[in-house]
This record gives sequence, structure tokens and C-alpha cells, in this order.
Amino acid sequence: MTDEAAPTTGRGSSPGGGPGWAGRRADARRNHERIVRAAFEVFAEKGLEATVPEVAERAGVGKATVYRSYPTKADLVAAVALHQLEWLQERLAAALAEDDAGPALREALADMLERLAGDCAIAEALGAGSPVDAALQTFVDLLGRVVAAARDQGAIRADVTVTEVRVLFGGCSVQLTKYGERDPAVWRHYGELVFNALRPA
Amino acid sequence: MTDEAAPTTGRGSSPGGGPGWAGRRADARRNHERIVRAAFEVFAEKGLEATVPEVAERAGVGKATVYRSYPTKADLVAAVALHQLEWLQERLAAALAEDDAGPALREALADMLERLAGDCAIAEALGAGSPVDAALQTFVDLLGRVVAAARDQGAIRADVTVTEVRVLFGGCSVQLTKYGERDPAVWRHYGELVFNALRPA
DNA sequence: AGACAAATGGACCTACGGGTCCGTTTTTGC
DNA sequence: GCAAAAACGGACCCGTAGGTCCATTTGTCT
Repeated sequence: MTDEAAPTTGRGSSPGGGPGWAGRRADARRNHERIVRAAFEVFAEKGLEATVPEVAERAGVGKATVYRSYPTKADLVAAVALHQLEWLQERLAAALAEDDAGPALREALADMLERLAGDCAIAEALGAGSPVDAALQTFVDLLGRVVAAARDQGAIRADVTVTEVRVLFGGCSVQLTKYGERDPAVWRHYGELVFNALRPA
Repeated sequence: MTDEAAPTTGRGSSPGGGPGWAGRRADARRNHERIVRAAFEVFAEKGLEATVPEVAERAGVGKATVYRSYPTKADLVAAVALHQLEWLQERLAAALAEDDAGPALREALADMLERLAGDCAIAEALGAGSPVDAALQTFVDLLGRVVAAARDQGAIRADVTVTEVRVLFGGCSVQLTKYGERDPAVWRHYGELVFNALRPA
């Protein structure tokens, strides 16, 4: 049953792009759309503790329909997180292309946190042992390169590690979510704080 | 005798030296000790997701015995968190007594994180909506005073808020726990990073 | 030692969430 | 319009964890 449709490792969750979705029935594709959107909303509002039935109800479909597209809850989370991760990676790639690595990192951090405002799912999934470990690796690699560039230019301390940035960045996400902070401007501000933490003495 | 001291349905979920413990049987008090210690260990190792049966087993007692002292799991968590919170508050009080507010804050942050190394329970409970809200208020008040002092002396930026410190501090705790970092020295280092984030431009 | 209350712990109940099954409905190709 | 295939979704199973009950044990007091 269900051949390549089930993204066991969180694969072709992007609608319209996956070739595996070619032969699918129209209503199936439509429902799939709604499920992803519902999952994003629900996880954003209530965190990863939100239940699959909850997502199903929000999407207006049955539990089984959700499980057909995503065999396990982790797959569903991964799909949502992956969507955001892609955006973050693009943002980091853009930062990497800039000349002044310091401001590039600073703005990237602010932009990324602003983007994550109110999105528990990715925030919690950014930690270790998440269901998107593979994709996370790419993200971390990119982040590492941006950090290295800033370090080489002396914009941040010479002993700053990617892990440090990750911890501070992820920590802010989780905490802001916990506090129910929804204002993107505030999230953005924390991006600057994180950058400040890295500045040379 | 000993009938005057709340014979049945003990109820009191907040032990810890209260007068209500006077007439208790010796073994009861001893078990209670073990339960608290076990809860601390288990929560520290596995986070708040650890189960009550797990704590009971570690303590070498039955589930019901745990529930007799702490009617609900939240009470148990609160007891453990409270213990750590007291230490943190004392540390902040000490910082408040120092002259140089900047270094005082910096060292306090480092000491506190060092103390929290590997202790998921308090880390997770430090967020909003925790079962120790009341005690947390005191903690936040104290932290606020230390921050204010540092701010007044120009050791940190003039627009730093307690919330910012709390978010960064709590964020580090949660993330470091998630990553399984156990080295107190590393935790300590993050305390310095947090302080750095607050420095004036 | 003996008796009584305090304390214990294993059996038990219940709620809930992840995940599956299968009869029914909807698309689609002819 | 019709049949086959695809998709649906409500009913169902199961494991787990919070919380309760009561027969039995154990400490304490005389």
C-alpha cells in the first residue's frame, strides 16, 4: 500500500513539486494540502504536544487520512519542520553571499527568528534527536559557514562555535514560544541579542 | 497518642520541614527523603517526561507511597524545582549585596547555570505556566533587582529587561539539557555568553 | 509482648493518544 | 453511465501513565 507517497523520512512533502504525486487523485492532493496547513497551524499554536486527531479535525479529515500521508506523527512533524527549515537554509545561503560577514550573520539571525515567531514546531524540532536530523545537518553546516566567515573577519569572537549559536538561537525560540510571544519584532530583537552574545570583548 | 496531628488524609502537599511533619512516623519521613532524592535524580536524567512509577522504583517504594506525599505529579515536580529555586535565590541575594553590579550579575549567571548543569526539572519548570509560579515570582523579582543594579551602573545596556535575561537564561538551560551537555564548565560558559548579550554597544 | 494506628505497595481503574482495519463513498477511465 | 480503483473516515486495538483502593505490614506506645 502507498508506494512513494508516504514520506517516511519526510521527503516530498512539498505539493506540486513531487513527481510521486503525479498519479494521485485530485481530492487526495487537495486533502494533503489541507493536512499540511492544519498541522502547521496546530503545531504553531500548541506545540508538538498537539495530537494527530487534533490536526485531523482542524483539517476536516479523519485520523486515518492523516496517517495515510504520514505513517507516524514524527513524519508529520518532520514535514512541517522541513518546510520552515528550507526557508531558513535559503536565508543562510543568502547571508553567505554577502561581503560583511558580521552584519550578514546578525541580520540572518534576526530574520530567521522573525520568521519563526509563533512557530513552536520548528522551534522544538531544532533540538537534537529531532525527526529531521538529516535536514538539520545541512542547516547546521550552512550556519557553521556563516559563523566561520564572521569569525574570520573578526566580527565575532574567535572561539565561537556553531553549537553555541545553535543553543542560543534554539533557546530563544523555545522560550519565546513558551511565553506566548507573538510579536515578530520582539523575536527579531532576540536575534540581535544572540549576535551580541558573540561579539568580541 | 499523637492523634492531634492530622491523623488521616494528610493532604499537605508541601512538606519540606513543615510543622505537620512532627508526629509522622520515622519510616515515613525516611521514605519521603528518598522519594525527593529519587525524583531529583530521575528528573535530572530524563526530564519532566519521566514517569512517577519511575521515580517510585528508583526510590524503592510503591507508586502509592509517592502519591501519598505528593497527590499529583505536578506537586512532585514543584517540590524538586523549589529546592533548586531556593538555591538560585540565595545566589541572587548574594549578588545583590556586591558592589560591582556588572561582575556580580555575570558571576551569578555563570554560577546559576553551573548549578543547573544536567538538571532538566528546574530548567523546564523555569518557563511560564510552571507549577511553581509563586516561587518563580520571587526569583524573577530578585533577578530583576540584580539586573536593575547592573543597568544603573552602565554595566549592561540601558534597555535590558528581566524578561530578556530570563529568556536567554532559560533557553540555555533547556537547550543544553536537550543536547545532553553534562559538563558544568560548559554550562558556566553559557552564563558568560548570556551576560555578553546584554553588554552595551 | 500486645494492640492499635500509621504506612505501605501491588492490584486496579480510567483517560488518552498513537496507530490499524474495513465497510463505504468518491474519482476516474472507458 | 458504469465498474474498478483510490481514497476516506469512523470504529477499533493497544500500550502507557496518572491516580485510587484495600488487604497487609510495620512502627510506636504502653
